[in-house]
Amino acid sequence: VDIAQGRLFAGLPAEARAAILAGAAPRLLTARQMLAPQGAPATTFYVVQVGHLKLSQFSPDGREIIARFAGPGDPYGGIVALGQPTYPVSAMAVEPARVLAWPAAEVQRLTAAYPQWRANIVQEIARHMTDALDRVQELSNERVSQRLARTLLRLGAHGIPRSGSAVEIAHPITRQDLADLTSTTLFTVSRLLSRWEELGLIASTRGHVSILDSAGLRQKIDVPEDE
Amino acid sequence: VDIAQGRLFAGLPAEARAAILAGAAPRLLTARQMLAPQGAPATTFYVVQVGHLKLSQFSPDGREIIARFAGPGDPYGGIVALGQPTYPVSAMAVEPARVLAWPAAEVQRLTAAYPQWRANIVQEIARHMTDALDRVQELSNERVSQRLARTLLRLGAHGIPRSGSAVEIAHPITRQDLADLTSTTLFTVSRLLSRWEELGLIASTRGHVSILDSAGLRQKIDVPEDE
DNA sequence: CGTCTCTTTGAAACGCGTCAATGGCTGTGG
DNA sequence: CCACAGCCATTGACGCGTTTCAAAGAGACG
Repeated sequence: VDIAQGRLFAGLPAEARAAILAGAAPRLLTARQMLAPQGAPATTFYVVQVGHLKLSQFSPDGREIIARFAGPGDPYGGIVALGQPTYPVSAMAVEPARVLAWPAAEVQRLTAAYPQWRANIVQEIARHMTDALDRVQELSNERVSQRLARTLLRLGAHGIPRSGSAVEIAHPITRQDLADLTSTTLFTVSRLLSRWEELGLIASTRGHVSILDSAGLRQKIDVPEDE
Repeated sequence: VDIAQGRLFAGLPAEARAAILAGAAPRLLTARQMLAPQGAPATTFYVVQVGHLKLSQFSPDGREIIARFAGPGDPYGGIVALGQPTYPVSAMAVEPARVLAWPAAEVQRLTAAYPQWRANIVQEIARHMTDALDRVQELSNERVSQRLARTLLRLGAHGIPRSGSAVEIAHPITRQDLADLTSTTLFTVSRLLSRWEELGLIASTRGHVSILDSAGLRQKIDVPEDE
């Protein structure tokens, strides 16, 4: 669980990594604990050490949109480095987790002292921006089955290898979560997963999903759903 | 047409503005001319002086998604200040236009010399990121009529005042453009605009739209479409 | 003045959301 | 340790908003 190896610390000498880590305080989270709500003043920059966070937005009528999941090495609240006043998304632990926390003032000091660290954080934010644009594309042009297949493969890319070529998604995830990730309903997700399970593409238990045939899933992106 | 008054130059002393402007070269565009295609190496930072650019993405199958329109004072290609390698969206002039162009090296030099300028550019980019997230929300939760009303009001906010309380959208815009902005088809847009024109909410001629009753349009956001 | 682009309107099909009802798994408290 | 209460998942039927396809009209440009 060595955060200092992650892409946020790429290109930094060991002494810089040590100095930056020295500015952080660890914080423990229980499952379903809220780390920071969307719209709250952005006072702290976080990096996940253990466990997973769910980063999501809530619409006025209570519907949830999951932006992404953050696992070990992933940052949350990078916008404090850009001087944004509030968090654009909420962060909640989906399982017991441990995060490192840097106060905004500390981030100011450290980014000034280590420009490469600032560049890495900004880089990460830029990636999330292009991700958001890509998502608008997908929402506009693709069917639910295509988006769901894409989402599963994306989650599987950071998953845990199982027997054979199977990969299990690294954190607990419900049908509702998958629906909130792909902008659909849990019913449609359930129907698709049932069908794909019959085809041997995936396997699932309550709160967990494994990908058995990633090549077959990839086809579902190109060829919507015919049968 | 004084760019130096825009929000990109907020908080900068006059001499800094002059120094920054001195680093730019003007460039003229004809209607429908492509300034930079999505995916091309990000070598230049632009600010619109006259006219309007259409910033859009194209999906593999040729469908277009318009991210936004950029008018006088609006930047394009701010990601060069973040060190991103390529443009995430294409920029094309929708009418004859004039832009200022800074080469990447010049941007490096000027942002180092004037940190406030860098902060303004980053600020702008952060806004576009939250915009993209908001758009995902809208695409997921709202009907076409709501999104279209929202889009028209957004465009009208930068429009040209006409007789009475009418506001004309500042640049040429087709039904297809509105469809690409709201992620729908030109047919659905045409139907909605026809109905709203009967209700006296808008007026339109080929390639142009005016908002006559912005309060009435705003209602269409909250109350989808009943009649 | 012809051609091309933009627009309108209708009719039909379809994907997916909504609603309803049921069943299974999990963790907690008696 | 068992049982109950919640949460999560499944499946079917139905309806509705939009897309799709087709065909024709109208304005703009060279």
